[in-house]
Amino acid sequence: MGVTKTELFTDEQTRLADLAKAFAHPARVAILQMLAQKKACVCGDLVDELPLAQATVSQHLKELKRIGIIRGDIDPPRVCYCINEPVWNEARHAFGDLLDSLISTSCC
Amino acid sequence: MGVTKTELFTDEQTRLADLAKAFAHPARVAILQMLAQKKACVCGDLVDELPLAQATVSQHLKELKRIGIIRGDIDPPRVCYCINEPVWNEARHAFGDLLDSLISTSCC
DNA sequence: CTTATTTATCGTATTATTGCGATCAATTTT
DNA sequence: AAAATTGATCGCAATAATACGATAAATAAG
Repeated sequence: MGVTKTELFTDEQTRLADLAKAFAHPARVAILQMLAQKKACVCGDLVDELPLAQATVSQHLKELKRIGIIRGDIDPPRVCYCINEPVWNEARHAFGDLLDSLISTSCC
Repeated sequence: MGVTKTELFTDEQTRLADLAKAFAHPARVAILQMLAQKKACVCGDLVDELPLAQATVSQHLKELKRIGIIRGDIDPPRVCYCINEPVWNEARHAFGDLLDSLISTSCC
């Protein structure tokens, strides 16, 4: 399908799934790693570091912006990308809360 | 495309992306939440709790098993699912390391 | 042995994602 | 003004993911 029935889940579940998508592709992981460590900021630098075409990198950046985890500040003709800290922290807490919630269990 | 060029990224980046996929769908988030919060394993209860067909739930479980984050212990004719703690902790550390690595930055 | 129960898998349809060349838009440089 | 630079967007192609009905497989129950 591809028809994700988001309306059938809680907002929290849907949001966490969306945040996870930011990390669900190696190229986006690489971008987020670079931005978190301030190795790059300008779009062109990201393109140089990644083994992907400029159009493809731009699409990944667009997706990360949609999720909100990065910002893009225009500094013509460049665009400077950086981590959007509030959303970064939202992800940190959302993943942390779930991953720390495991009730240790030797199952079955 | 859909052709993810995994060979062009580091193993670490590819693995984190794969772990993120476990959380990148609301249904899988719901499954993981249920398993993490139960001391006992859950079997067919998952299908009852989710607004999805049995075949669809089974596919999500298969994907989670592929990633390794859950185990399925056969107890015929049932299968008892639970969190696979080593991989769960791998995810906890992988996300934690990255999300805690942010060099606070008002960029640009 | 037959039937019921439970889960996996197959086949299929549909939508989403990924990728890139080409082009556009905005701005800077010459 | 013309050319160069930078990044976004369009259009297309191909693969991946999502969903479900139908069916298979395995075992328990009768």
